[in-house]
Amino acid sequence: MSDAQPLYAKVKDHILENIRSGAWEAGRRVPSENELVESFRISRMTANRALRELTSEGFLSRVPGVGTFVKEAPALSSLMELRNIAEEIAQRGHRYSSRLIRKGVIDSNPALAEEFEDRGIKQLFHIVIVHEENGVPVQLEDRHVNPAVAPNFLEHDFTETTPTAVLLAATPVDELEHTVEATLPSTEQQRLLGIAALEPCLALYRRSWSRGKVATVVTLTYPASRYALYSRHRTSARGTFSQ
Amino acid sequence: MSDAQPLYAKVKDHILENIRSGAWEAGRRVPSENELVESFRISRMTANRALRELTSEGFLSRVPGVGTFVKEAPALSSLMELRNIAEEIAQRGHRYSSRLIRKGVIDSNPALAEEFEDRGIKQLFHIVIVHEENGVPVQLEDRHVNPAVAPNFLEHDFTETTPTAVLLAATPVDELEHTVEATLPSTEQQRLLGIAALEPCLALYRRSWSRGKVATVVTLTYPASRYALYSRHRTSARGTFSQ
DNA sequence: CCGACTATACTGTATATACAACCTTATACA
DNA sequence: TGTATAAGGTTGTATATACAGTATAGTCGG
Repeated sequence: MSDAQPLYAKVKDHILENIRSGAWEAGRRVPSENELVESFRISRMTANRALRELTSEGFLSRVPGVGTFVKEAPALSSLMELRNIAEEIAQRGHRYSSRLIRKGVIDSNPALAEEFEDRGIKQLFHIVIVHEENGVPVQLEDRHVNPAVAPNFLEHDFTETTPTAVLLAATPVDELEHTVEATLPSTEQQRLLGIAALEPCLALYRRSWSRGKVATVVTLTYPASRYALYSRHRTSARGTFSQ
Repeated sequence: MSDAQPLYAKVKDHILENIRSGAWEAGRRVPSENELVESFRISRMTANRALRELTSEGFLSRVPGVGTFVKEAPALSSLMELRNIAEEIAQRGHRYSSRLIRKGVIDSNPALAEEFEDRGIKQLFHIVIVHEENGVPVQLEDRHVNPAVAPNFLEHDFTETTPTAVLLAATPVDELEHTVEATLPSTEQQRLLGIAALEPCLALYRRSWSRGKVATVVTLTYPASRYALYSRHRTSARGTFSQ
């Protein structure tokens, strides 16, 4: 199944799997390039590429003459957490409900292929859901999913579990990209969210990566009157602040 | 001076220099690996490494069989970092300027005392600044500062250094709170930002703590047509997502 | 016992070479 | 005219090899 994968990627996956599972804790020494050469039967340059990329991605740190080590987990900012809106609402003691507007398979196009960083992608899963808090629409979810990452995605009916929960259960998340914009709603968005034309909305655009591939691209639209995005977190002493 | 630099780094610098200076605009084709081999007298693997790293860093995009191209640089502001907008604009190769609208000491009131978590606070510093990119207003900054944390704050004129830079230099940041909302601008905001009444804006509200005290409270207002907030980061490999 | 030297292991960089996959363009052919 | 084919350029991957720089452990000599 994973035969199409290049060798250096297999080595990266192997190491990441050990880090993710907790088998290799932070600070632990990982196999040297020459050890990987032996165990994977690859050339040193290939092992070097795997370790070098994992280092630039922040998972490992290397010391010439000594070895390669698992790095400490970086602090995560919380506005950027992947939160499940159903639990968020339940946490406030309110009633969660949802309306499934669209659910199916669509053909790709160049713009979508670009978003998914996969020019060869043919089809995508597409769902549109309105999330409601005490019966009032609070979030419009428009999501595309990469079938290669979550092939069983469409088998769920999303009345009980949210797409976020389904995806989190199915795949690890390696990387997140968020863009927040202010927009005025389209007529369809007005209708689905039950808001006036002049009510500004927050559009939260999110891409998430899993094992190097874009797993899902989602746009979450919030009516400004009913939602704001919030985060609070302690800053790690080591400067995460760029000047 | 640049003798200690490895070859692939020199190639990267050369390309970045051309992108930063604007000589190579977005979409323009950059030299192929073989062209770099000739012009720099290096091996193809070295050229490949330079281009590959710049691609993974987001500066280039590559298409097999076609070529390598300069990627679009979106006008995005980082969401969760404390970034200095002046440097952010400079990084895009644009000209930063600012207009100081208000600067002075104001008396506290119950609402402000609440925000600063200090019922006894008497006076606050208050500044309003319009930040401009190539002469166009892109951010309205309305900031209150706790005099107990930064007593010399008002001594700066903020034409050269931004308030963010002044505060970062003066005090450590222990904790951050962010709220993002979509709003329609007030008439004064319309005037200061030079936008229409119907243009939605992003309002980023931020409080920051230093040594247990609220140091500053700031509302940054961005016209939607000119800015989006952006963040991208790797998640800790050890699965710390809240459901 | 201490210091200098050596051997060894590890990462960092650079090259030459090879083959595969992909895209575009030109050419030949029906 | 339209289609198939070939050629050439481009990126993507993989290997074998080489040398430099760094850290550590051990050995030898004083």
